[in-house]
Amino acid sequence: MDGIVSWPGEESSITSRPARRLRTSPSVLHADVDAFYAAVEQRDKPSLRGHPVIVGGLGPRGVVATASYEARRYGVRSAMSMAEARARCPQAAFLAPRFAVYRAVSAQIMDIFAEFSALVEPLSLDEAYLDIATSAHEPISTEAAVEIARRIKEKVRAVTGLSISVGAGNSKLVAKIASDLDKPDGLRVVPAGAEADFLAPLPVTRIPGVGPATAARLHNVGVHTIGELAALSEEEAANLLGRAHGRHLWALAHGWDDRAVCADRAAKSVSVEDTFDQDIADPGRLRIVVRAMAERVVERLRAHTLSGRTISVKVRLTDFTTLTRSATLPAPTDDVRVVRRLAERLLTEVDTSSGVRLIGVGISGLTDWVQLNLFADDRGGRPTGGAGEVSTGTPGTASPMHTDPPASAVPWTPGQDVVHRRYGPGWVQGSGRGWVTVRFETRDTPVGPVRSFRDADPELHPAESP
DNA sequence: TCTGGGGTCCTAGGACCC
DNA sequence: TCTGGGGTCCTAGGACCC
Repeated sequence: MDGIVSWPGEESSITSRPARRLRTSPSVLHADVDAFYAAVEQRDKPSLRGHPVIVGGLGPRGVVATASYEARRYGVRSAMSMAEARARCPQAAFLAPRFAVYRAVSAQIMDIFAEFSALVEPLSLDEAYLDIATSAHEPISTEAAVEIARRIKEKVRAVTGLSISVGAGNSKLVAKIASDLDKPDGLRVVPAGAEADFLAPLPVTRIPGVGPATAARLHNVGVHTIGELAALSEEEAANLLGRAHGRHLWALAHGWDDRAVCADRAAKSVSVEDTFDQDIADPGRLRIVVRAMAERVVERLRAHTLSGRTISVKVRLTDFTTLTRSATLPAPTDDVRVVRRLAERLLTEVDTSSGVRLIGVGISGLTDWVQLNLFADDRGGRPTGGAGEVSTGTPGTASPMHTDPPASAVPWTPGQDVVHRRYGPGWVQGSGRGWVTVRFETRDTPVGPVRSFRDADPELHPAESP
């Protein structure tokens, strides 16, 4: 494993922070594709190579997603309105994003990253952290990190035709900043021990998490560089920027960053939103839109076999003020009807008479299973309300999702503990003639929904520890 | 030249419970 | 009759990232 030392400044810290460990070698890599969407378009259409390319929304309210480096020379930037981009660089090719293609290329790139590290944390379609300490038994030398970075760049170029920038350091922060620093086609490894000197002269805005608001507060007190932020006391940083944020940024400014590279981070929310070409004030139309968006978000939720407890509606008014209304159900749901009805109700709680430019519907409080009819009565029969309101009970009325013919019979024993990917833990109430009836809830809980399945349903299996 | 869509994390106040 | 404090959950909003 990587060599490790304890958190510097631990003793002088105002608060009693838990002992932390910092790496002593540049074993964290950050890699991202240069101008990803635009580069894919130039790759696929040779006539675009060497010319400014701008990918983004082409509607009246579109913004730039990615500008090629040729377009950046004209001052075109991500998140800029398309109108401004057109004004700055009228000769550019303006293209709508092709997300299906980008996703496919992204999968190729992530596969390549996986060849170099067992621990890859994707941050977006074109960006990831790699932990290269996991397979090494000794600290990674600067030369070894450079060599790995060089091979990754080579392989990505050979397979996808795209150029990436890679940074390496002893932490996520250093790796990320290093990869940014000599883009495009960059390769920058910060040697062990050189982190503080590397960070100190850079502008604070290089730290991910320092945006316009934070930068303005820091500039107000004369802090412009990372070194100057580090020179504040922890208390000053906390007072200026908020307790958690201030302390976090202050620690980062010292290079004290022990965040682990973490694959498989579970999603916390799912949402969809739409900006209209023209504002809508008609309540009837808004109601139809919010219902359609509820359907879209539930589709996405179900595609990931998730369900959620909190439904949110987001409304952006003509003057750009943004309001949210949310409500939390007693139990997670993935039922369109429930989400649609709630979203509609939440929409009525905001005054939309002045006109709306954007509506969104989101679901959070996610679980990977759904609890049906929380208020089902003791017979496991008719639900009396709540999140699910799904008919349950007798064989033959099982969910349409589970109508596949049984491939093989499984000897279910009444009383057996089982789990279901969607419905969670339960136990077998009875079985026979190709069907098994399950009550979802542990046995100590008196009330729980009952469902029946074909007994070969692959989503239903014995609990891991009976 | 008016400002996308998908997320994450934090804060602050109030409700509620012990 | 009046009083307290801590923990947790919920809601709304804001900053930030790609």
